[in-house]
Amino acid sequence: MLSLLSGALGFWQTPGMSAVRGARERARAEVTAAIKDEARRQLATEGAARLSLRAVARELGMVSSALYRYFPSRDDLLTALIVDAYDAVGEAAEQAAARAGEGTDWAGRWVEVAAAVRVWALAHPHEYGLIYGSPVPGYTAPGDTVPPAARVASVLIGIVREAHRAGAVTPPPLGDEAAPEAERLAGDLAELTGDLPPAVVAALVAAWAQLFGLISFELFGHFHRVVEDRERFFTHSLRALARSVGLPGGPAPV
Amino acid sequence: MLSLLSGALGFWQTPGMSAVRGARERARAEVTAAIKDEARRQLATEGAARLSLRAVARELGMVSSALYRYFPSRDDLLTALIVDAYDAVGEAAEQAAARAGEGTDWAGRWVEVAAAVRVWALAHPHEYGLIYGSPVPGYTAPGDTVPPAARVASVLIGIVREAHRAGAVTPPPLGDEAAPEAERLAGDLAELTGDLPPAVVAALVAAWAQLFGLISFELFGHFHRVVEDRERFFTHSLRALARSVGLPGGPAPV
DNA sequence: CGGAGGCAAGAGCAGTGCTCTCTTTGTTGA
DNA sequence: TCAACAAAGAGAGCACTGCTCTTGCCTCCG
Repeated sequence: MLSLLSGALGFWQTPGMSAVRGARERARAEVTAAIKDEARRQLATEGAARLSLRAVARELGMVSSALYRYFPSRDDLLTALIVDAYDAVGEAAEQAAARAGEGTDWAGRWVEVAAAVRVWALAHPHEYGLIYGSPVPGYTAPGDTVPPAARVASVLIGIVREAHRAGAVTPPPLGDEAAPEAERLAGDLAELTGDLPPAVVAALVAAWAQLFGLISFELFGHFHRVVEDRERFFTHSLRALARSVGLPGGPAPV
Repeated sequence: MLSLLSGALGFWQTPGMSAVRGARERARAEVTAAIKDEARRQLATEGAARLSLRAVARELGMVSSALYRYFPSRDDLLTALIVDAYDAVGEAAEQAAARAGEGTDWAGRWVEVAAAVRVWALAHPHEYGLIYGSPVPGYTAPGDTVPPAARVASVLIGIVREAHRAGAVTPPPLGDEAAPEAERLAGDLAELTGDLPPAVVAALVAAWAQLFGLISFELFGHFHRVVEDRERFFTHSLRALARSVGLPGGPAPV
């Protein structure tokens, strides 16, 4: 079994973890990582519903009951994978934002971040389904999924804030009906959105949901025999979405 | 068992079915309907992953193996439920469209149809998840889910076509990059979209996906502690979506 | 160095989807 | 009308699942 675990050496998912104390804790961390790795592998090939604790244990050369020393239930293992998935997609978004640099083509950067999320989703369909598909059976998202879940949104908001600071954002129209909720939204999310106008915040939240609507439709097969050039369609739709939150940018800049 | 089935009497899900021929066929139709009803009940309370053939059979007072005379596998039963769900949400949309009448407030009618879809989804969360959430395990959507799946889109498109016929649609901007795919889309969907300009068709497809992005986010809990007045937020977002496809309408008409 | 606790192993329970065989029962053609 | 046929239910059984409990080993810490 140790040979199976060797690949997971040094895989600490909680970076803030204290220094290695004993061989025991070290072994525990390695086994935990190995379980998650194998579970992720099965998740990728079989899907969440067919993820089997016994199969994971079997593959790792241990007995199924031993696995319960590390994860109290199958749902807890799934939750760990969910948190990891949120982190992975969040990191993909952050890296894309870093790659996109700091120019004034905010819409372009926005689209690039979204495209990175889409690429990650296409590469990890089952993990994507785990976090943005239907929630698993009896499961209710525990609190620890909230911070990593906000990472993608955070990146997108950051770009709009930058554009706003440069005075380049034109707030979308906001009716009297929707104004109160938009104000509330802007207030509650102030930590993320700063001084963005309520109309922009409301449009951002909608765009955030709509982004994942586009990705989900593509990934879950609803675009089958409808949209063919999906990448181009996605890029186009996201440019429109960027415009909807008030970012400047013609339909197809060079 | 017959007492359990009595409630399903006259429940023919295929209206074009030929006249009742024999007691045997009649019984078969009733049992099939009873199985689907009970399965739907369990789906609503337990979720798709916990839908159990044995439990359905138990509840109906029959032995599990007998159920295989009606549905060759669990997945087939699920598929039947999926088709029914598509039909149900499609009918909800169509009824909303009929209720909305034929005025010139196309954006208002559009929003009302979308709101009906949302209401249906909130009332049938697990059925919604079945069709717009992550696809079930090994399952690939069979061809017979396509026509019912198009009903919602059909209604939304119909409203835009009506507005277009009245000359009230201003096509959204369309970049050179996206133009070819938009042309292709408009060509392939010509049967549904008629003579709508490619830019409108592309925006429509995106709006279609984005609508379900909004509903999914609300239903799957991503708006938890983010959006509070979800109905108002939804209405506002959908009005913006209507504008994005070219329907006329200020942000908040009286 | 010896107790305590982390850990693996194994058996076992209740449940699952699905298959097979056997019997009953409605339908239908000669 | 009655026998042949086929549809349908019953029951046993297989391989699998998540999960619990008990039993020992073995490492770490005082």
